[in-house]
Amino acid sequence: MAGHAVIVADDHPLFRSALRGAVEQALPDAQVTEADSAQAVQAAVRMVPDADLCTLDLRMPGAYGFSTLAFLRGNHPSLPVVIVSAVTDPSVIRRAETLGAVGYIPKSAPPQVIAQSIQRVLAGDTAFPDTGANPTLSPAETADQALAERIASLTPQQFRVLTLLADGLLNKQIAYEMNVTEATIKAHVTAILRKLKVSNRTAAVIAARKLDVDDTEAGLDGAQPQMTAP
DNA sequence: CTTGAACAGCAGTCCTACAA
DNA sequence: TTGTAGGACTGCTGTTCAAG
Repeated sequence: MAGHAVIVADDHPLFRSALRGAVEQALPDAQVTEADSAQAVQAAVRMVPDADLCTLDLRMPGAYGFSTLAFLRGNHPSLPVVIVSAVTDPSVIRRAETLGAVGYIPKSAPPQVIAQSIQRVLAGDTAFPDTGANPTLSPAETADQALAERIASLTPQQFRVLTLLADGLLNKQIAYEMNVTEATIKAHVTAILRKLKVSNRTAAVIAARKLDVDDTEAGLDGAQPQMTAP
């Protein structure tokens, strides 16, 4: 069997390198592709269309929380995505699970645990820290899912426009960033508004940011879920 | 799906004229 | 001098349609 292909997405070079090490520990034959932004993730997925796994940081340039996860679920449904984040709030972990991630690894987890989680996911299992039983979805989680489905329906170009829109860029600036004309951006924005079921760009930005993760949710204090080795 | 062009509507800015 | 109303202009946004 050929080696595994893994996409490691994290904007922090040091942690990306550590994560790469953990992946190579779990899969010595792995071919690792690194990405440091939401845009780079898109490029990586295009470059390695048959990747076996993607580890995804929630906070990267061009990414608003779970928006990249939602996009990947919609455009690359066969690619398993494991969220790797400093945020350890149980509600965030549950959101990741609800939105289609196959695993969630706190950055505080030791390399062996990260490696074991990766192996579990590649074996077809899931790898989430124990957050306690909570079988029913809250209304907020149901709304999250509906929003994620809409974002998942966006094309790659539309998703890119949405992320730049969320950064506060004007159509002209987005056009410059993407190397197309302003008219093209307008057409994309119209399509985005239609798919997200909103009436203007401000509402679209608000919608995109609903999938963001609040910094205060980073579990630096209080009870943290325990990542247990199988 | 992506891109571009044409068009209409809206909001903000600038300038001018006029009254208090 | 100051404040305000009105018009022209400009920039931005959003829609629609057509072509590749």
